[in-house]
Amino acid sequence: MPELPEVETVRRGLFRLVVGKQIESVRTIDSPKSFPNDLASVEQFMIGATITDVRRRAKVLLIDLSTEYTLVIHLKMTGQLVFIGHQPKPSETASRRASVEYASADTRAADVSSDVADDLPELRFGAGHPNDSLIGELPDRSTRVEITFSDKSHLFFNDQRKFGWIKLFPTLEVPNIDFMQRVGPEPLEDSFTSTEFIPRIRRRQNTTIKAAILDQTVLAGVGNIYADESLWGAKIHPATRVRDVTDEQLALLLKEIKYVMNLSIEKGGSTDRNYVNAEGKRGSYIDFARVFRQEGQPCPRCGRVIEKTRVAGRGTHICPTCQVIQ
DNA sequence: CACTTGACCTGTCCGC
DNA sequence: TGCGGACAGGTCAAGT
Repeated sequence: MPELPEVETVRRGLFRLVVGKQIESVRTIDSPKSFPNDLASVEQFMIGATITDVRRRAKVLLIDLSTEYTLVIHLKMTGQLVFIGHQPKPSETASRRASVEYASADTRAADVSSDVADDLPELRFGAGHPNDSLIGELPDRSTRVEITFSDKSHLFFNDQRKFGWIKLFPTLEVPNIDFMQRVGPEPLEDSFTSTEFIPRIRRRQNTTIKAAILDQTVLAGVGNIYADESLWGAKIHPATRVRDVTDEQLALLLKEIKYVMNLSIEKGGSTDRNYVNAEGKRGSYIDFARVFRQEGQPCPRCGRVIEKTRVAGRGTHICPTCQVIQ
């Protein structure tokens, strides 16, 4: 679900909200897959620890603790991190429902960047959870982990499909994790240019260009949304074989990947449904999507109706006029 | 090695 | 209204 822009948006929000907080307790529910560490190490290295940093690599979140341990978190398809802050009015403690401001991916960037957001005592952060638009108390049936801080605020890890996970590693070992070893460069780094991108993607000459940019070992962070969006931007049909794509097209494709991801971060990522937070703000990257989930709508460039098909085993959106297989 | 497909899960939506 | 099947933004482990 969450791709790089969504994870980055969550990172920014969490950084602002949880750095400096001290962990008081950790509760796991249905944990074998969602949080496979044994309870003893969790107790030893989490309880009493203070959060020192929130980082991101590819689609993985890294929450550093003062114990020199790090929570490594992959949200996969339906994972969600929800922060519920301390209720400032002691009288309203009957229900958390009443104390929560809901900020979806639609509005998160605005919340992070606006001065108003600093005045909000509570925020909910998540990404892509199908229940984003449902107001409910937490924990709910998708909650896998609940972290309670010493100020009684909470961080919930919800994950409907249980694909996501949290794992606790010594901070120094994080770079040695298999995923970290294999994952490709960060596409938004200024230093990542077509000089590096082109040879990396050409390792996958025989597959489709969409499969190639979804390959996390080629470059980090592209998922189905931004694959379709960037390919449309570069006027490349997703099913085109890499060998049939010119270097000029690849250079343009990288430019489009950077563009759509930066735009999405600016918009606070995407969610799969409309959502309005407590301030009535909305507007997400999905509102700016040119092809993703736009089947039946006119192509913003040429007016031809956008079609949905299947490439690399994934739902794929194209403009049949702008994007032709080479 | 490169590439494709199915599996992991739960929930929702769509057609009958 | 119920039921079966397809599908969902990600990655792995298998298979060819």
